[in-house]
Amino acid sequence: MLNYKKIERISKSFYLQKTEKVARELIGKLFVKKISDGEYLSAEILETEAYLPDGDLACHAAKGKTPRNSPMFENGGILYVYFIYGNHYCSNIVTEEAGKGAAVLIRAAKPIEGIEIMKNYREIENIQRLCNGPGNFAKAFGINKLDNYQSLFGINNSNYCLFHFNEYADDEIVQTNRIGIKQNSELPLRFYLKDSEYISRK
DNA sequence: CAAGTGATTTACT
DNA sequence: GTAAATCACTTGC
Repeated sequence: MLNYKKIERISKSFYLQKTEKVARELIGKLFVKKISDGEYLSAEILETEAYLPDGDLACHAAKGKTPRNSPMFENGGILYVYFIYGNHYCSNIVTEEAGKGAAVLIRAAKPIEGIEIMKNYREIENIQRLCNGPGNFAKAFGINKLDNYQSLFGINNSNYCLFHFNEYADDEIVQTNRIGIKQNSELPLRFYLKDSEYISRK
C-alpha cells in the first residue's frame, strides 16, 4: 500500500486555475478513494477533457445553472457526477471559482491500488480495461450520484483526494479535440498520455 | 455499425 | 402537468 502521508496532496489552489490548465496538469496525478480503514482504490489519471466556463456550448453549464449542473458552479475541488445514456456515470472535477461553471472530465486512468476490488465493480479481469473510458472509470471506483458534490480534500474529511504522482513533459502529452460530443467538438481540449495501453480511443 | 438505457431538459398544453 | 428530444458511453456484431 502507498503511504499517503509521504506523498504530496493536491491543494485547493490547484483546482482554482484555468480549466484548460487543470485538465493538462491532471495527467499523471493519482486519484484516490478511501473505501474503509486501510483500504484504498487509486489510479493514475491519463486522459482528461476540459469543459470551459465561457462560450463552450459542449459544457453542461453553458446555458446557466440547472439542478443537474449546479456542482459546476461551486468552488473548484469537488466532484461533479452525472448519469448519461441510461447506463453510465461520468466523473468530473470542478474547476475555477464559484459561479464560473467549469469542470474537467476524467476519461481514463491506470489502476494502481485496489485492483481486485475494481475488477469486482467492473466485472472484468483485464486490468488495461478497468478505467479505459469515463463510464468505466466511474464504475471501477464505484462512483455514482451519491458522490456528487464530494470534496477532494480527504483522506481525513472525505473519501476522495488527489496526489502528486508522475510528471510528464509536454511532448509526452497529446492535446487534441474532444470526442463523443455534438457541439464545439473541434476545440483542442482533450489531453492524454501518448502511447498508453490504458486508453482505448486514440 | 447499432442498440440499450434512463435522468434531465425543453417545449409544449 | 405531459411528452419528446437529448445525451461528455459501452459493448458486441
